[in-house]
Amino acid sequence: MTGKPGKVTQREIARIAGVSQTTVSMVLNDRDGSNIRIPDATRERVRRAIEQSTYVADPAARRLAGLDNKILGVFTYESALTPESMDFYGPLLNGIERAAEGLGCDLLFFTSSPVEEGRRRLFHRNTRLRLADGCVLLGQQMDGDDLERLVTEQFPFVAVGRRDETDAHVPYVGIDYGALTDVLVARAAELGHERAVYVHRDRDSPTARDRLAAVARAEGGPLHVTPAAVGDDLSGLPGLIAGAAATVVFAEDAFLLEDVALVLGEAGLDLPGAVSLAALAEVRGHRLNERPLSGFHLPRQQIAAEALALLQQLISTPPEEHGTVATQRLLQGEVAFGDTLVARGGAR
Amino acid sequence: MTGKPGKVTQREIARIAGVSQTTVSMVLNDRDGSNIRIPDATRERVRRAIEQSTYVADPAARRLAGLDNKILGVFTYESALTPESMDFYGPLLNGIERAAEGLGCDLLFFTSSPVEEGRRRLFHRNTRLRLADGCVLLGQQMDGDDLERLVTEQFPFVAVGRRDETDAHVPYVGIDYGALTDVLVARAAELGHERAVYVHRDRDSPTARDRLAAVARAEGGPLHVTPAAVGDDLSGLPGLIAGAAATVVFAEDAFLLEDVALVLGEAGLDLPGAVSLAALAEVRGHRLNERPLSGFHLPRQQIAAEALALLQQLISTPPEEHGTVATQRLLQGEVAFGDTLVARGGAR
DNA sequence: CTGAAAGCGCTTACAG
DNA sequence: CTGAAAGCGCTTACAG
Repeated sequence: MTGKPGKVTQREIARIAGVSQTTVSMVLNDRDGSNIRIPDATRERVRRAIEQSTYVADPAARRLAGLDNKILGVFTYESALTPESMDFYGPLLNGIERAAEGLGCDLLFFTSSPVEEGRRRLFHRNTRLRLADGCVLLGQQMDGDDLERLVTEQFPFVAVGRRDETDAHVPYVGIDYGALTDVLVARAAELGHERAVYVHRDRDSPTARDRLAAVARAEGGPLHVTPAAVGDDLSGLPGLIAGAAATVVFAEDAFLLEDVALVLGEAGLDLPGAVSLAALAEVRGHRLNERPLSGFHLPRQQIAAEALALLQQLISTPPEEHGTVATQRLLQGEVAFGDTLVARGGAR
Repeated sequence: MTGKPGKVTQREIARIAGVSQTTVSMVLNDRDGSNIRIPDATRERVRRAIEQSTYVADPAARRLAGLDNKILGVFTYESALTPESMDFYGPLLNGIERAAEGLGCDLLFFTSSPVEEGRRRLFHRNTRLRLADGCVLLGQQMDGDDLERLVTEQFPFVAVGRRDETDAHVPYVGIDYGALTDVLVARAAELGHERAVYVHRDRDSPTARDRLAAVARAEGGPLHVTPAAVGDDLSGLPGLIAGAAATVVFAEDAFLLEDVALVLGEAGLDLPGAVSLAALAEVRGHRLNERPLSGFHLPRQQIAAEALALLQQLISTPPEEHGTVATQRLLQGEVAFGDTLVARGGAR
């Protein structure tokens, strides 16, 4: 088909070096066990033949014969390289690239996966998934069936972001939002606040649940937090906050927090004097009237690196020993105190 | 090695459907020629067996048997996904991703290539290059030997950016810097300028030569341009400009132009009143005292798309007919008039 | 120490 | 219309 005229094979090398093709393979793969012992002379002869040719092993054949390919798959549920998605994917991809370099692996991006309902499908007629030794999955929303199928087929993979939607045991590397939320809540309490509202989108994801759980945990403490699920219309918010006598608003993410600030500002509230604001998510790059938002800083590059490391571990560990490795890892982020969570009644 | 227990093969499907493995392959690949005619009934039976299983063809085996893989390689001479490189690579990668989606191809990034002297090496012991149907090469500086070897081995590839360092016929998609430079020079002449200096790094690349050639062409026209090769120390520049009685400075790229502006500003020159400034390169994202720079806008996304299209064409055209396809393509960029190239003597 | 053989999963002539 | 066979380039038991 492609007609590979310039292609040199092991057989050719074997002919030149005057040995069998098997021996060439042995030399190439440094097979030097107890049964096989290749004298340095032969070894040298083969080496030289290879150097003088343009031989490179055919990765397809290697793979077919059962070896690792040193290829890691990267599957993103949305396009990863658009300017808009760079905000989220950029640091992750950067981390993945670096980690792959370190591991000596190439990266296969499954850009061909057909898009359905705005999401790519992992499994399809012509998926090249199997060409990779394993795969990292990225995306805000993942498909539960995909995850289950990967587990049943025992294909090594790691999800970026906490996943426990499924019964299946999904390996992942995520962020401990619960712990971060606890710290931020405690901080608000320290600053004298007693009542807060947590504005969220009522999404059904593991991290959303983590945040809600942390908010619920606050119940017993000095700061009482009322969760409030909202849609696109935030006009009821000022009333709700007044009703709850809240002096702090937490929002699910920085974008939502910005929308909230807009509405509260229009309602004539002094921000953050009368009402402090904080996001329970990454706030890098977000500001409120020049002030850095209070919220979290997430080690996205590190997550990516950790995910690849875990994937590599899964690949090189025989399935029966998978119990040995910690396949669900939560990384600790950092609280960004910022300038929008201030002391209660603080005019500033 | 990886132990693929969940793996379904054509043989398995054949067993279920009660046909031969050959027939399964035929059905899968829609082989429906003159000699082979598979009745709809059999076809249906096979289809159903496939649907009910989790069968997906093994890409390694397909490839080994000589078929396309629908995998396009992406080789960058530097890391592509770092925050710094995003400026240059971002739009290109975005274009590549979109084009690959359109072509139904996956993308293999050769992140494993060992780095030598700050550049990745394309050919090495374990290159997975051959797994791809073809490859796009990106980077400011490419290795001539790499290019020649790709040509001799008849491996389909396309360079992004003009390449004519080698004797070998290198397929590329680039920008017509010469034409753009001509336009910008003409524009400066229109604005009344008669003498200009072209500040460059004296690099030996095709595009550098294109710009120099265009500058030389200006000789006969109303605007006389003196080329000036510079190193890191630009302190001689004000004197040089005064000596040449120049009222315009062209620079090789926007970064260099910024450095030039700094030096001239410190020398007390009014910019752009006394001296107009323009870059013979992309100026998007660059400003001089709030003013958009004069220079070019390059259709980077389009270049990427065009490069992939060309690559696909090369892959699907038998080598003997390669003469038929235009393998060296220059795209027209756009002159960004900006606000730093102003009328001669213009105070503004 | 080294080679002939089987096999990985697929495709494509080639015979029925 | 359909199957048995060869072959893609490699690796790894298995015999010498």
